Amino acid sequence: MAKNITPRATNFPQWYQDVIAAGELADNSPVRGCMVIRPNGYGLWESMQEKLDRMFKETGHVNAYFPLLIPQSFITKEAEHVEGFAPELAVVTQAGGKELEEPLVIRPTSETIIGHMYAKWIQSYRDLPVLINQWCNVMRWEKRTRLFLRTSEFLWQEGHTAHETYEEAQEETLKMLGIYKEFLEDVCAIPVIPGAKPEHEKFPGAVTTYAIEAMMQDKKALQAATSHNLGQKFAKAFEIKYLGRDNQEELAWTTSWGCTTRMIGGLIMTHGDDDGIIVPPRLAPLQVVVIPIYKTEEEKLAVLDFADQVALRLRAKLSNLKVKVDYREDMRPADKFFTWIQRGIPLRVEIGPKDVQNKGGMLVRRDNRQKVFCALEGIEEKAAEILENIQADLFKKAGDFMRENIRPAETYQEFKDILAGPGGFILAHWDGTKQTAELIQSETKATIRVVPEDEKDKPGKCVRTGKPSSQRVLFAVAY
RNA sequence: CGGGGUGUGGCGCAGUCUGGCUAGCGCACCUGCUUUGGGAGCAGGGAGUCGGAGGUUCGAAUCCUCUCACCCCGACCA
Repeated sequence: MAKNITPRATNFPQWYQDVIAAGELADNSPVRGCMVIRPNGYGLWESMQEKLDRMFKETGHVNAYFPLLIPQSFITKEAEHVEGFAPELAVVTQAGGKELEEPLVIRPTSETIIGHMYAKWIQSYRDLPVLINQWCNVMRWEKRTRLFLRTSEFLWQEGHTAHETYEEAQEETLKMLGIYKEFLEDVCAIPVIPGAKPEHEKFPGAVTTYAIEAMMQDKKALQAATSHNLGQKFAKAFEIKYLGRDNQEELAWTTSWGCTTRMIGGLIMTHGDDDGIIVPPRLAPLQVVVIPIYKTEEEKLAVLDFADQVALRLRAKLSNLKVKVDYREDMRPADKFFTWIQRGIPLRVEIGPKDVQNKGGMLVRRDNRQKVFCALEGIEEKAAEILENIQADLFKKAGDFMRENIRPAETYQEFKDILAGPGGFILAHWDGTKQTAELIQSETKATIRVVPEDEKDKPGKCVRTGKPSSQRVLFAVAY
């Protein structure tokens, strides 16, 4: 057992922090609420970026960059937007030793400045759609922060698109939600539930907000990504107008969508075990680590030579960077095992004198510790197969866990019993009012996460008020 | 912002109530030897002025005042 990680059952939040420290994923910075993302953590982010970026580009999006600082007046142009973000803005009031004429806001998100630029760039329906994404940092001065899950500054991508019609914008909004779902499930092996957010949980300035929700091992919900149909609200505020096919001036329809470094927190809390993080193979920057084991100088020569042969084969199959041989001489094998375990590397190959003799290596899975001996010949195929199995098993395990912990509640007593007992997600009817949602939240801490697509047209009676309800919604205690 | 808590080598803590001698302990770190297939052992060594400022006192980690920071629980949020 890990000696530097509190078991999940003992204290889940402490476990989470310990896993981050043990895996050297991130550290607190001297600046309140900000984190330093260490190479092991940043590697995960780079990998997420790489996969997502590809998916964005394959769907026609391009990258650009907009500035960090936004004129304060921009934020105030859209009424809901300013109301939503004002409390958490960091503002620059001085620069170059002088008080600024107009304070500059450090972007909490970039709808406003991008809207401003789009207004300039878009003149005609021929300029549409505009499909731009940017990878950047944003700042929201949160009261309470937790590494990866909620930090004052975080990294993310924000896509901003402008379209000719509502339908196109809506299609884009749902397409991107689908891409997030695909990414989370296929790459991160994190099962998610997509759906629309209720009115009162929308992004400030959105017509409709969609999100995907994941279940952590403590059965709390984590919003993993969001996609907003902004209607014409920002177009109106920033005068993004175009001359239509009918020679009439019209407002564009815009969307925005984003996901953040929070996903790393989700990854930890979905797959991690008491020994630390487990990185799904498709996401892992490093998939296989080869550990040579020897005592004598003679053994060392033979073992290292053989380990290199193994690595050569693995690299040919998995690519150079996905395989590492741990040559360090000042560390004993057991110590190496643990450090790689705590970094969540999916597969370990142990090469000792016995293995050299038997012309093979011992493959050890990170997720379930299964060990299997494999001959040098074909070891790369076997490794690739195991990696895919790990990927599938992680997803299945997380999916089973989530499904087992989604329960319907007909009565409020049932609702409360579930939260007090097993916990998890609850499907229940809701009368659609903010008042009722807030009542339920204050009484149980549970919030409406999303309205799942296949639950939105199910009439019934509100679990709290008994009033008519047109939909079942997903409730959970959330991060 | 409300409630609670904590600040002592890199990390975790003891010492504070009841002021006193060179401020201890575990882990980590460095050196050497032995070890090496699931977190090693022995020996030696380096490193702190006790969050900060002020005060009381012959004498302060310890008492008093102010202040800062961090953590946990709420409210706010990706």
